[in-house]
Amino acid sequence: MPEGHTIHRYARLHGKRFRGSSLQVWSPQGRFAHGASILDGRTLSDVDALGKHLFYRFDGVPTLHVHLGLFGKFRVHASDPPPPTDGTRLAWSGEGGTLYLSGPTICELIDPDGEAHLRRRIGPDPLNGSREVDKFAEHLSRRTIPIGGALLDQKVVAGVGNVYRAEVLFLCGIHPDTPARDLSDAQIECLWDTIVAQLREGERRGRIVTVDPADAGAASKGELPKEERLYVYKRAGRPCRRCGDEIRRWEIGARKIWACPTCQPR
DNA sequence: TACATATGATCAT
DNA sequence: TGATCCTATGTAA
Repeated sequence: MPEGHTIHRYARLHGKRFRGSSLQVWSPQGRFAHGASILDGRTLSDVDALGKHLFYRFDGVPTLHVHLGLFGKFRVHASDPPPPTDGTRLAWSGEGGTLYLSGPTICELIDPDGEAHLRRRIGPDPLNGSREVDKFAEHLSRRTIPIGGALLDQKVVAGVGNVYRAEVLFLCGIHPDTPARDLSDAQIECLWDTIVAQLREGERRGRIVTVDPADAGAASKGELPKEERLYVYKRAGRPCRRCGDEIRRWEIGARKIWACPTCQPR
């Protein structure tokens, strides 16, 4: 269940593992049988990510476009792969090992037009290396919806999901119900820079950890225990790690949101 | 065995 | 705003 940091990490790791070798491709589940037959025997030339979308490029055939959605999962086996489960939409094996994909929202071949169209409706990607705070600010200025809702809109910023939206609003001290266009320049800048820093860190570690060690409960030197990695996400009723007030939970855009009423005043 | 839940997104109304 | 589609996992019954 991935946000943008996971997707970019997959692009990096899958590229490293499979780029340059020809792949045997099939669809155990059968739902991607046709696409698999087109990719079968081809050589993976590159993998890249945009927000939560992945693009696997092969020589001489259309690009494989994958979006994991809420349920999608990759499993990679360097050697001795177990047999794929019935739900495995796409499987491939090559020199680097075997990859299984199950439960994606999107697994399709996409032509250049389709990809261009897709890219046009995806907003600035905090992991693409350039500082696009201006684009981010421009999108926000045109929205009356709460910032908590705007951060999940992939046209506003690509790659933020429900965990990061709650956490970055906490880190910037912004109430999630604040109308997007009412944010100050300083708040917008804080959000963008925090999103970039957090997604980068998440990509590096392979997990979401937003808590500063100084705010962590146990004086743990290494990895924080699971319960101590986040400030607000799924912590309703528990004390804020900064001020001790009770974390609140409600809904914005049919998704749950959490916030500290003291650290994130209206 | 059943149910609830999950880091997503689209479409109809 | 609500219904719907994807699948796996943990907990309750």
